[in-house]
Amino acid sequence: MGIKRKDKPKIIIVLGPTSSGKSELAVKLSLKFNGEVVSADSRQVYRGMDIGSGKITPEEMKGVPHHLLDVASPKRKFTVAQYKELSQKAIEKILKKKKTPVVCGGTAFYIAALVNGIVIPEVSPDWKLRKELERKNTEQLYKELKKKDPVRAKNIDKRNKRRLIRAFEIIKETKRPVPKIKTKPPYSPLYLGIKISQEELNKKIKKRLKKRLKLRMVEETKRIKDNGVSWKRIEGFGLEYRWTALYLQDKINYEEMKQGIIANTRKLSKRQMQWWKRDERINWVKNYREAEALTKTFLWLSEG
RNA sequence: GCCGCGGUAGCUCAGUGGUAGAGCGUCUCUCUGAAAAAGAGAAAGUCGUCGGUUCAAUUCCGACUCGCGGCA
Repeated sequence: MGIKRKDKPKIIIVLGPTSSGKSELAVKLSLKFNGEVVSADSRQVYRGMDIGSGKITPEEMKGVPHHLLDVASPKRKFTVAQYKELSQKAIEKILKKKKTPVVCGGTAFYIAALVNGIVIPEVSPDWKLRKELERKNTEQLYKELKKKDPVRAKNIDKRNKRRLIRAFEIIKETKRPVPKIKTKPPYSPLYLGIKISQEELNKKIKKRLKKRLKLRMVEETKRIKDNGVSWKRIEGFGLEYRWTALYLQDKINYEEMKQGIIANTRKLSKRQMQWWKRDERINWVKNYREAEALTKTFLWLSEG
C-alpha cells in the first residue's frame, strides 16, 4: 500500500555483554536474512589483535562478510568519530547490494554514535593540548570552563578531567562553545540484546580465557610488542592485553594474570549492561529462535 | 604442653583510651573524536568471647577460644 517514500533503511543490531555469544548470533542471522556484519568493537578494529579481542575467525564467519575489523594499526589511536564514518560507509555499501546490515558488538558508545547518529564535534584530538591541560587539577579546569562555556559547564561531569579537557579542545579549535549534542538516527533499527545471567556469563568468561590461552594469546601480545607497540600502549588496550603485558614484563605471575583478566572482564560486562539496561528499544532474546522471529517480523511484516 | 604472632567491612589489612578507616569487591549512576577508556555516589563492621582497670575500652590488663609459626 502506498508508495515507498524515504523510509529509513532497516538495520539489525546485535548487542550484549562481552562473552555472551554475539558474533555467532550475528552470523546466523546474516545467513538467514541475507546480511553482512558490521562490527562495533573498539579493539577488534586493530590489526594483529585477534585472540585477545575475541575476533571472529574466517571459518566462523561462514562466508558472511564482516566489516570494521582490522581497519587500524594498533600503533595509532582509533576513535569513535573514525568508527562512525567508516561504519556508515560500510552500511551504505551493504544496502546498495540490497543486503541487510547487522551491526554487532559490545562497544556501546560506538553503536550509539552510529545508530543514534550522535553528531560529534569536528575537532580531532590535540594531544599536545591534552598533555598540557592534564597538569592542571579538575577544580581549576572546571572554574575556567564555567567562564568560557557556562552552558557546557552546567551539565559536564565536573570531576572528570578527560571530559573537561575535551571541552577546552573544542572551544580552542572552534572558538565557540561546545555545541549541544544532537542525534539524527539515520536508520530504522531493530535492537537485539543477548539475555544471559551473570552466573552463566562468569562461566563463559572462564572457559573463554582457557581457550584463548591455548590459542597462544600471550604470544600474540608478545608479537604486538615486537612489532613496535610500547608496553604502555598495550596496557592501555585493557583486559587480555593489559594483563598479558604485565605478565610478559614479569610484573605479575601467571595466576595473577588469569585472575586479573577474569575480574576485569566481569567488570566490563557489568559496565556494558549498565549502558543498555534502561534502553527500552532493546529486545532481550535468550536464543537464536527468538532473535529470528523478531527479525522476521521486523524485516517482512513491517514492509506494510 | 610451652613461647611468639595474629583474630577490625564480603576479602586484604591500617588505626586510636573518647564506640572506627583504606584498597579491592558489591550496589546505584554519568557518559559530546581515549569508551576494554574516564568519572560520581551509596550500602556495609555488637573492632574473636567473657571479665577487670577507668568517667570512658576496639585500644590497657587477665582468662578463654580460634588460626599461624617455633620449641619440646
